[in-house]
Amino acid sequence: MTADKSRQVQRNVTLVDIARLLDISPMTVSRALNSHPSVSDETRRKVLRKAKELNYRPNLSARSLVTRKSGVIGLVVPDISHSFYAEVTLGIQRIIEEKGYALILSSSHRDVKTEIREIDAMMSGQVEGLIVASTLPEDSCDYFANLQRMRVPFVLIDRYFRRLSCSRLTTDDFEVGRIATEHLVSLGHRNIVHLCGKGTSVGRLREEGYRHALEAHGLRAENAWIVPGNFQIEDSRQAVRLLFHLDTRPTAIFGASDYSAFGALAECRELGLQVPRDVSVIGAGDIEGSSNPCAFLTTVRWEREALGREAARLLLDRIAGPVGTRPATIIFPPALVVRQSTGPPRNA
Amino acid sequence: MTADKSRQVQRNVTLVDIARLLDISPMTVSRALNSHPSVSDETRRKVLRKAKELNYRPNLSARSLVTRKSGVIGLVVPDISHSFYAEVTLGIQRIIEEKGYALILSSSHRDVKTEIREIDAMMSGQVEGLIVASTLPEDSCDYFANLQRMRVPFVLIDRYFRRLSCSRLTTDDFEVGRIATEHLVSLGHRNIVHLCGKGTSVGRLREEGYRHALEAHGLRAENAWIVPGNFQIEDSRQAVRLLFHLDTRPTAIFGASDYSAFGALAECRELGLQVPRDVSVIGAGDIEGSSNPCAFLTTVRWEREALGREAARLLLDRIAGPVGTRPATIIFPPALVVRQSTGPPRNA
DNA sequence: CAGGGTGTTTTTATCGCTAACATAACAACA
DNA sequence: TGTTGTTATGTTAGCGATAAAAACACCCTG
Repeated sequence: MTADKSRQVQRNVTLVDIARLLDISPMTVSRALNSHPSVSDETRRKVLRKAKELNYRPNLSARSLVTRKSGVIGLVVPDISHSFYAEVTLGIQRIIEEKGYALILSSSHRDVKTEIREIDAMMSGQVEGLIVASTLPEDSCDYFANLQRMRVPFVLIDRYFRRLSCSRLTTDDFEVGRIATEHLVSLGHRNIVHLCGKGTSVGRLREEGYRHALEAHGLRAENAWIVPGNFQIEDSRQAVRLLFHLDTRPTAIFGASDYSAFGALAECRELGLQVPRDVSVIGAGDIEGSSNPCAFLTTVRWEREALGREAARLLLDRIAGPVGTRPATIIFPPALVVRQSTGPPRNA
Repeated sequence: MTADKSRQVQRNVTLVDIARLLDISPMTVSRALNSHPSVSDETRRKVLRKAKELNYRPNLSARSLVTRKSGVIGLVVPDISHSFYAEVTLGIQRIIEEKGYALILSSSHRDVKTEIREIDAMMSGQVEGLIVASTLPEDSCDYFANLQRMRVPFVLIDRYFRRLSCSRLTTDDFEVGRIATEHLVSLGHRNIVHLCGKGTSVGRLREEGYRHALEAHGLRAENAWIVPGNFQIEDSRQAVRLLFHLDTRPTAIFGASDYSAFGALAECRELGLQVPRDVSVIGAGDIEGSSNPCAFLTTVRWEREALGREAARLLLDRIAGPVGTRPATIIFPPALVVRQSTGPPRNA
C-alpha cells in the first residue's frame, strides 16, 4: 500500500534525522548542538541551521539515561497554596532557571505517607536533588537518614530534625517565639496564651521561645495557656473559644503562625472582643493576608524568597560539588512587624 | 587490582540485577513489577520481594524513552507566589497525583520570552501536556497555534486568545467587571474609576463589563476614569494619586484585581481619605490577602482550586483520548463578596 | 618522507527499560 | 494422536542520546 507512509505515527525529529540529511554522523550533530569545542565552525553552522529548520528538540529522557543527569530538581512542600511556600518556590525557581534546571513540585498535603510516596517517585532517576519542607514528625528522621546514605543531595527548609545532621535553611524559630512574646510582655501583658503547633521543630522552638521570654520576665509559662492551634485557622478558633470560658481571661494571644492568629481574630470578633482593646493578637510568618495594605496583624517575619534562592544555590552546589561536603545551616533572622492587632492591656 | 570492585562508582539497582539474582529474564521482572497479567503469582512474589530488598527504583528516563510517556505534565504561570495561581496549582496537583503524574512548574515572571523559553524546554520530550496561564499579548497567539499544529495537548487557564480555538478554563471576566461595577452603581455611585489592566483577555473583558454596567444605568464611561493599574499594587497607587488631583473626584474605585484595589486602599490612606466613607473600593479575585478574617476588601470571587482540578482533568482526558477532540470551554461564574470597603457615597 | 602533533569526525558500545514476537510447557478437545 | 488454546516465560531489537576510543585528516618539522 502506498498510503503507508502518510499513515505512519507522528515521530519527533531526532539527531539521526539531522545527521542523515547532512550526511554526517549523529555524534557530530550531538557535539555541534552541545557546543563541544572540536567541531568545525562550518559543520556547527550547518547543524544548527538544519536543527532550527526541522524544529529539533533534544529528547531529554534519552540524554539523561546516558548522562545520568536529569536537569530536574524536586521540591516537596506541605501545601503550595500557603503563601510562605509559594514565595519560597518563586525564589527557588529564580535560581534554578538561571542554571537551566527545571522544577518538579509536589505538595504532601501535610500527610506523611504522601510525602514519602512523592519523594520516592521523584527519586526514580527523575531528580538530581531535593528541597523538602518535611511533614514528618521531628523524631522520625530515618527516612532522610536513608536518603543521605544513598547519597541523594537534599536540603531541608523551614523545619529540620534534631537528630539528623544535614543542610538546612530556616528562620530562628526560638527567636520568633521569643520576639513575639517579648513584644506582648513589653506592652504590659502578663496573661499570654500560646496557640502552639506540635510535631515539627517549628512549633517546638517557637514554644520554647515563648517560655523563655516569659521566664526572662519572671512570669510563669502556664501549661493551661499553651493550647494546640495546629497552625490552622479552624483549630485555633476552637482553642480560643474554649479559653475564654476560663475564669482568668488572657489579655494577649501569640499564634504560632499567622493562620493561628487569624483564627484567634475571627473568634474574638465572634465573642464580641475588640482587638487590640480587649485582646492583643500576634502571629508569625507575615503571610500575604497579613502584609497587604489593609491588614492589621502584628507579626514576626523573615525572608522567604531569599530563603528559596539560597536553598536552590546550596542544593546546586551540592549537586555540582564533591559528595562529602559538610552540611550547611543558614538561618534567616526574624524581625517584629508591628501593626494594629497589638496594644497595651486594658487595665494597664 | 583486587580493589577495583570496591572502588566502582555508585550504581543503582536495575531490572537486570533482579533478573540475574532470581535467574529469570529481565522481561519477566519488568512484567511482574508492572502488574502484567501473565506472570505467575509465585514469580511475581519473588520479584516484588527482591525488588523491595534491593530498594529497586525504576529508571523513569529509560521507561519513558521507550514508552514515549514521561508521566509529567507542565504548568506555566506568570507568578507562583500570586495566591490565585498557587491555589490553582494545588487543585491541579490533587488530580494529577491521583493518576500518578508529576508536575513540572515554571513561572514566566510575566515575561513573554521567558514563557516561550520555558514552554520550549518542557516540550523536549519531558511533558505529556501543558497547562498555561499565558502572558503573551492577546493578539499574538501564533505560538500556541503552532503548539496545536504539533499536536501537543495543552489547555489555557485564566486567560485566552480571541483568535485561537483551544481548550480553556476561565471565569467570565466580563461578568466580573459588570458585577463589581453594578455593585458600586447600586450603592449610588456615579463617579466610578476603573484601574484597568491591558494586554490580556482578563483586563479587556473586565473593562468591557465595567463599561456595560455603566451604560446599562445611563452613565457614561469616561475615558479619563479608566486608568492603567496593571494588576499591580504600585502602579495602581500611582494612578490613584494622580486621579485625586482632578476637579471632579471619584467616589468609588473598581480595581481590575485585588492587588489594584490594595494599591487604591493604600493611596487613600495616604491621602487621608476614609474607606468606605469617602471612597468605596472593590477588587476582583478574592486573593488570600482579601479573604482572611481581618481583611475588609469587597471583591468578586470564583473557584480556584476547582479550576485547577478541572484543568488537570481536561488535560489528562486529552492526553489519554483521541487527538482530534474538540476544544472545551469551562467557565467558572464569578460572585460578589461584600465586605467593608464599599458603601454608599457620602452625599447619597 | 617518516614521525608527530592538532583538530575534526566516525565507530562502537552502552544507559535501563519495554513492545513485539517467539517459544515452551501443558491442558483440552475431537 | 494430533490439533488447538492457554499460560508463563524468553529473545530480539530498539527508544535517542552520549562517552570513549579509534580513525582520519591535515600541517609541520627534521
